[in-house]
Amino acid sequence: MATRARRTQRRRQVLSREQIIDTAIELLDAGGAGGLTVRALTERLATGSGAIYYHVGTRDELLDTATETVIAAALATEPARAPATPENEIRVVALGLFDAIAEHQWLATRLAVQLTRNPWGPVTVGIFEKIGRQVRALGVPQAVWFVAASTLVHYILGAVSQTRIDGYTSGVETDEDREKFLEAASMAWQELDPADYPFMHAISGQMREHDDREQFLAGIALILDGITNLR
Amino acid sequence: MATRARRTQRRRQVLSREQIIDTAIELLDAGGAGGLTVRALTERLATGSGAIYYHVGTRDELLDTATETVIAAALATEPARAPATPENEIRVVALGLFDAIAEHQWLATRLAVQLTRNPWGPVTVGIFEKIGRQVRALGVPQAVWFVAASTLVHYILGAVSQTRIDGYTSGVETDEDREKFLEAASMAWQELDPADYPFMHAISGQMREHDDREQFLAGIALILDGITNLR
DNA sequence: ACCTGAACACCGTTCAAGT
DNA sequence: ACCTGAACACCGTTCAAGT
Repeated sequence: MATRARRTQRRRQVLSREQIIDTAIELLDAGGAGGLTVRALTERLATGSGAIYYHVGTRDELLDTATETVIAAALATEPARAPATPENEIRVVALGLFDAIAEHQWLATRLAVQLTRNPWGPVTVGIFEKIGRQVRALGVPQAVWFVAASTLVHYILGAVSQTRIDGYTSGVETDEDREKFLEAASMAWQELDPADYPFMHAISGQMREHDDREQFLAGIALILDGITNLR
Repeated sequence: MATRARRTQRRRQVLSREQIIDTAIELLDAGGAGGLTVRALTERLATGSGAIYYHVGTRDELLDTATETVIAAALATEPARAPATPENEIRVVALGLFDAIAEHQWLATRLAVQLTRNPWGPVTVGIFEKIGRQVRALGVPQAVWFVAASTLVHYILGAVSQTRIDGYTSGVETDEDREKFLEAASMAWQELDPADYPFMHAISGQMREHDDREQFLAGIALILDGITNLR
């Protein structure tokens, strides 16, 4: 029963690393990357700026940590409804990331920043490992594991970074907003000079009736098909 | 011969929009995104900050413009060595972007930022149009043009963003640096607990003998294969 | 060990004023 | 029309000092 205050440790610690990270994510969700300032953090947590640096380091390091936290959570959730084929598992991972970005819009940009700066950091490694295992389960020869996995990962990260929900207003997205956005994009395409942009013009119609999620999965299916052809 | 100073226009204009953009790109190449400050620009151009805003607007807008300029140049160059099959044309576009990022390292991050904020801006449209035409030339049915093109574009942008050359020191990259980097990454993988990261562990060997460019093209080949299977 | 908060250096942007 | 540059508001980070 030595559980009583060991030594005369003053035990004033009232601020935790986790608490700071959670608050940071809240600020990011509410105001994007610009919403996370050291001052906003200290205000919300009723503390001084030094405390932040003591617990989590630089603002940039905090941003890294926040990203890793959210991604790890996204990779950890396992719905496991559909039969557990490798193809389905890959889809689950991909959609998990997709949804994480829909929920935390700042992730799209920050993910890109982070991958550029440190391509083989914990984020990529985590995603790569999850995808890679399923690639192996697909039964393709070991010699092509790397190409197969990296093509999938690159596609997923590329697609997911470019899937924006609502950039500026940084709030909840209504279906109306979304429709207006697609409408506007589709119209912008049609206004392009058909002589200069024949292709864009030709497919502008497919824009209005286009579902991001569905399109995203169609791309994965296409790549999976290419992979199994490697066998 | 009305070429003589028309009217008594004072003609003090000595600073051009183009000049500012070029200098901005120089600063970016030399010091990354952090190297482009309004103050550094005014110093190099021997002018006041107001002049910058007058010609190119906000720092953020200048960054957009610089990106568009570099990307447009990358898409414009046509080597045209190999026979002009659609597959080869797609490879040329992809490698053009790859090389542009190798030359202007800040592009990787900025591209991602820009695509997230405005997914259907001039940059994406330009790339999409170029890729799309070749997809059409591939002879796949119109119904799948969009999936085919967007899968390629997403892969290319994802892969190219994650291909880093040398992030921090922001200088020229020596082969030695590169080898050290790959060596370090490969070793980091092997140090991962094989129980937690069996896949990464299994392919860590392929890392050392891996050529970014080759790998990039292998991914494209894989996707092209998937696309032609749609026929 | 944990935290405070004033101080510092450095940002982007504006705008009255000049030519 | 084109440009100057002081002024402003707002950053991230440090660090001596407190408990």
